[in-house]
Amino acid sequence: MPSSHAPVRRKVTLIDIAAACDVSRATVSLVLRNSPLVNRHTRERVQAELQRQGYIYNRAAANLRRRTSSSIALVVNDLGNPFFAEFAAGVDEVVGTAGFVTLLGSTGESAERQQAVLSSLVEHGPGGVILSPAEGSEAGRVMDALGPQMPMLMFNRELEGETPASAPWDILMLDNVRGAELATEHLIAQGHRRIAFFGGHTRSTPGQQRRAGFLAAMKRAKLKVPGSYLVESAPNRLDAVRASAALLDQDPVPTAAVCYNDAVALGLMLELGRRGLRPGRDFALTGFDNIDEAALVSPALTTLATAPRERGRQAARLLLARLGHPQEHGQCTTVPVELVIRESSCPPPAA
Amino acid sequence: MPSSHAPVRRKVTLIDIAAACDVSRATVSLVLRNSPLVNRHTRERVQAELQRQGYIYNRAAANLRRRTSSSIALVVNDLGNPFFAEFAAGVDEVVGTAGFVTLLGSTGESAERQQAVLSSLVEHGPGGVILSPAEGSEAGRVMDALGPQMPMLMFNRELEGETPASAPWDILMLDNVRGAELATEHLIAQGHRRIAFFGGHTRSTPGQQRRAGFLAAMKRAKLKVPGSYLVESAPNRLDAVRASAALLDQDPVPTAAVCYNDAVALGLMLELGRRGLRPGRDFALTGFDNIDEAALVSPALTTLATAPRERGRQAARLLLARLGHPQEHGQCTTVPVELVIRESSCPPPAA
DNA sequence: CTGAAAGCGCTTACAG
DNA sequence: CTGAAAGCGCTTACAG
Repeated sequence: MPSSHAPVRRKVTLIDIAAACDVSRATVSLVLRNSPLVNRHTRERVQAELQRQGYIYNRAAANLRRRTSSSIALVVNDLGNPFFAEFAAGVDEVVGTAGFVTLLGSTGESAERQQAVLSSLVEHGPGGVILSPAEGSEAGRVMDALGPQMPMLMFNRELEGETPASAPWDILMLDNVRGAELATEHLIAQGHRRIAFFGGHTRSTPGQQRRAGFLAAMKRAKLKVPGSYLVESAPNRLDAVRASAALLDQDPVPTAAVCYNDAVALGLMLELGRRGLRPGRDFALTGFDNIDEAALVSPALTTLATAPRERGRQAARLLLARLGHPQEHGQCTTVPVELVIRESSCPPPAA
Repeated sequence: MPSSHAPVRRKVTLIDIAAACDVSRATVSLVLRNSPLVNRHTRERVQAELQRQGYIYNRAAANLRRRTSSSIALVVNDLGNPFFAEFAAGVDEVVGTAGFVTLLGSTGESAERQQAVLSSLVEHGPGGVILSPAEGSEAGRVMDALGPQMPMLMFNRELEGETPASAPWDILMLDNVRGAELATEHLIAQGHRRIAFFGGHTRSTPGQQRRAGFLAAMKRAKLKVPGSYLVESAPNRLDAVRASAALLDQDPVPTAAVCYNDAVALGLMLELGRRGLRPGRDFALTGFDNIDEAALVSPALTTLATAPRERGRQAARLLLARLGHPQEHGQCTTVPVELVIRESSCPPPAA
């Protein structure tokens, strides 16, 4: 709903330029878009005047008249999370290069807030929306906020509830299943038998998929996974430290863990250190994301590279490609992730 | 182009609602803004129809007519840098709460790209601009891009060149001088005498200020600082690792370093470890920023808390406060930073 | 309380 | 090549 916003002082418009050059607004408009219809002399006079008066193009007015858009809405959970910050940087890079502007919104991982953010952003007329859904966000509510026509791309997570067949959206997902399989297979190849899956929430899409990949690889290797070897945590370092006890206070204790992500793995490494266990020597672990720190921490962390900035670029490219073709929605892209082997995934102490 | 099977529905406008309710557009417009002029019965009919047809308010059209803006442009160097990502998160939080939307742009620390980004953003009619200037960006060029009327807030760094008296902007700066003084005084109090300043570029505003604070504190304590104790690096961890040699391959080697920021301090810690020196035991150091990692690394890093997310909120509040008062620009806010003492700033080995 | 009309700054057929 | 005119979706005096 409208609210009162800041007044703007009178700006230079086409009318001012047209009057000063003694031509019509139409001619100035054509000059602005470098139309070949305007003769050289007129064009130069107009351009000089545009410069002189400090004319600033009003893209909103042009968009209104042409019924076009020059913005893309980007809604992420939290820019404080480097994964999303990098993703946003990638999106903005491509969006900007394409001559669009990025409308930013963040949800703080709250479906309620996401609803408000989407409702606000859509009023600004974005050409499309890139959404990294908050946990628990439902397809129906998102559609309510954005309307049935809006080109959309979901990143990283699926919406809950039924997908309306009338208006599917594009999806860009990491291959979480395969990634967790790769990490698990690597630890098995190193000789581990008692391997746990540590961290993340079961209810999130990536959490489910990474667990599924882990369990699939374990099953193929005919290795048992006790229920107590599946330990949940919030997907951040602090909560991982807290949750580490549930992982390590077991008998028999696992010799290795596939961690939900790097943040969680780093938290586990901290707790191992506190207990006098050296990660990469007394305990093997892998992460997911390949954040900068993974290469720099000691021991360096074996992890799965997801290249979030490149994913952002890719998301923007996919959405921009859709802008002219609303009927073609529904494409799902799964991006392979790459195992980066470093020191943390050592063989088991006994081996 | 829409296929004949899936005719694209035209967007619902005030006209559609007015026609369906058999009232004028004006009445619908009044309902949208909860004007008390509309009688209850009419209002309810209109609201039901808005809901039924899935009406989406076109804020761009309203802004055009009212000559208002409902967006704020935010231009940062790089969202991949957690400091700026947190700052952006804080800005967006307040901007969104105020009913505005954030237009995002990033410069990659290039004054050229910044110019292009500003020129593009300004065409979308933001009510104001929050700019964390790229290194080397000049006041004149920024004014060229944004025009003389645009409310602006500079964060973290000053523009180069002469500030036009006609259109000053607000400034929000960290108290870098005092911060570096605090860190230096703390190391001196711990007993250090050979203290270096490590990392960052001399040409950046924060770099100059932090060095100045360091030198001032050293001077007050009557401690000498050889030129070789001032070591430059890019403000990131990787380049700090590279530059560490220049710091540590000296005779006499410093016993402590005030580092430009946390990233640089962490890089130095890595290199110390490689050389068999334990930071926080064999060598003391302090950071700047208090990134999450500072508390979690071992030994925990003494640093200066800048609270970038809160700075983002503050920047947004300052700019929003200015929107109605363009004549009052020119305010400069310097934010105190807080020394957080942790294990890394040990006394010197000899002491 | 409600409607008719003008206008925000632009673009785009359409004439000439 | 250039101009007059209509219109994008909204708001806002002004009348009634």
